[in-house]
Amino acid sequence: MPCHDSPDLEKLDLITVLRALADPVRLDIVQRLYVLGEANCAALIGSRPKSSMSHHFQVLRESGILHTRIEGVQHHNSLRLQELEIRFPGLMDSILKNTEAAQLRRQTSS
Amino acid sequence: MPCHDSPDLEKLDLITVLRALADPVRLDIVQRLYVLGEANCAALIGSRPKSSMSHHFQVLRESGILHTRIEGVQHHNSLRLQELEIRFPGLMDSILKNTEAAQLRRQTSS
DNA sequence: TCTATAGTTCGATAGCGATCGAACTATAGA
DNA sequence: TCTATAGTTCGATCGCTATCGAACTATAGA
Repeated sequence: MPCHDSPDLEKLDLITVLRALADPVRLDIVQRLYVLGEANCAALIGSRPKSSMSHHFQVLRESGILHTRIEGVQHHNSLRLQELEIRFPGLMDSILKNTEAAQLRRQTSS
Repeated sequence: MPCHDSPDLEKLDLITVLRALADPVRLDIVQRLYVLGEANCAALIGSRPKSSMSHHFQVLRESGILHTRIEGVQHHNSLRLQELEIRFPGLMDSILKNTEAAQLRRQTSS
């Protein structure tokens, strides 16, 4: 059963999580996932090569930020929001709220 | 007037802030500053060379996380908590709470 | 069985950033 | 004016990581 398993809750490390989030591509993935709920890689790839995206998904997965559910050929990714909330209360909230705000700001400005 | 000026509130960038926090040395500095309120560099340098610490303070300063008030020879550093709270509501809270929790965990375990 | 699709793995490259010693700057105090 | 102190700047090194093409794996469907 090839199901990329995410690390346990207690093993999640703040530095690792912050480092995973501190990348524009990954923060974008996280924000889109928040909006979409669940999505396969293809839906999240813009114009970037698959190998790059696969790398970013791996970083997000190993840091514990997202979970990948494999169904046939497709990999369905979703944020581990409930677990992250337990381990790092308020963290994802503050970051997702900000990316929302940033998006709104982008849409309305100029 | 040699007063390292911190960037304006609106200029603070989430990625930049996250990247600044995603380093063990800097996260430690931030956590200590939170406890101490204000401190000069010397008080925050462990056994590391001054030049390394100066680099980390610069990163924290330029990302907008801390402010440096110069008084004679000493540089007094403090977190820009109120401003960060306005710009990224809840972010520092969640991170500082976690580092506190981590500290407690470290102190009480084994 | 053949093909298309979804995603991973591999290997190479390139750039950024952490680290540190050494030289430098600037202020306080003797 | 001389010295000690506090911190910055410079330059080099080194490791990590983002990026990408190419090859690979595995599943679904014809």
